Amino acid sequence: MNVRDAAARSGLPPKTVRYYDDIGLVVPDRRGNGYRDYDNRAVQKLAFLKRARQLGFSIDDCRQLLSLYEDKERASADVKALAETHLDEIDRRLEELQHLRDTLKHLVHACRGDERPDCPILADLSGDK
Amino acid sequence: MNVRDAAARSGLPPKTVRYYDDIGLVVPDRRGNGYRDYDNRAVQKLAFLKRARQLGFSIDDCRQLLSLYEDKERASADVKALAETHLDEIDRRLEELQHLRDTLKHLVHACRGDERPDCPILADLSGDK
DNA sequence: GCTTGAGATTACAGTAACTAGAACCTTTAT
DNA sequence: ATAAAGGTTCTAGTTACTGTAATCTCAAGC
Repeated sequence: MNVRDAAARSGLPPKTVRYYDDIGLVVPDRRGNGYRDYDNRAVQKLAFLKRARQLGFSIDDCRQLLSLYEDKERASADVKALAETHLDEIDRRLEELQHLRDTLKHLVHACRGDERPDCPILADLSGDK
Repeated sequence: MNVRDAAARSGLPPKTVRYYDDIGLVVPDRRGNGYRDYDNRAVQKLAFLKRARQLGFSIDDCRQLLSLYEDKERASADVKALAETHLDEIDRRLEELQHLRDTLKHLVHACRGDERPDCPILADLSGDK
């Protein structure tokens, strides 16, 4: 099937599907006219990638996951290790983001937001203690 | 003062300070030999940028904040609006990230992680319901 | 006065993961 | 026959820097 259909079925934009071909993630067959030709297996892989990317795995992670996915002999321990590393990373980002939000929320609440130029947000940003 | 000192005092890497000059965020004077020459005002602005970037404001946001910061007549309402928009954005990202973490955590727990190839993480990623 | 090393300059390339656009080719429908 | 739709490749743009290289300037030691 053509790239547009493969894209539609996998839920990815066609541009992205071509990109995944370019970087060697999912390389389809080519027809006589040079058109990409995706089979169901390839579409499955694309859908797999979509889910993995949504879960925040990097393209490099995806490359590993994909080879584990393809490898019938893979140990689930390998996959679990990859996911756990990723989970730690997410927890770290989550904490940072929460801290950031608290700080900003505090500042927004402290700011009157009227016409006068006095503004605790700018005061804080300027390093004023 | 030279770029290295300005960088040290603002807490930014010298590369970043030069970059902020390139994109016109903080443009220092130049000496006869072409060296950048930062005064205290410029260092203040750099420190301001460091804080704002840490709080997750984009460079474009920073450009606005900087002009509000410079503008003695600015209304604190403008700043507050910018910060509030940003806060909403952070809340959105926070929710996404939490959802993502829950999903992944669930998967990691469901995965035995032994030598057998059965792996719920891959099963989930493949769209298997 | 000369050399050496530190620190300054610029410009180019690379990062992550695409997205947009242009120029051109193939297929399908009228 | 032709026009629209959809395919191809290539280049450049995005964000916010970072790394590297070639070159230049400055201060210190011999």
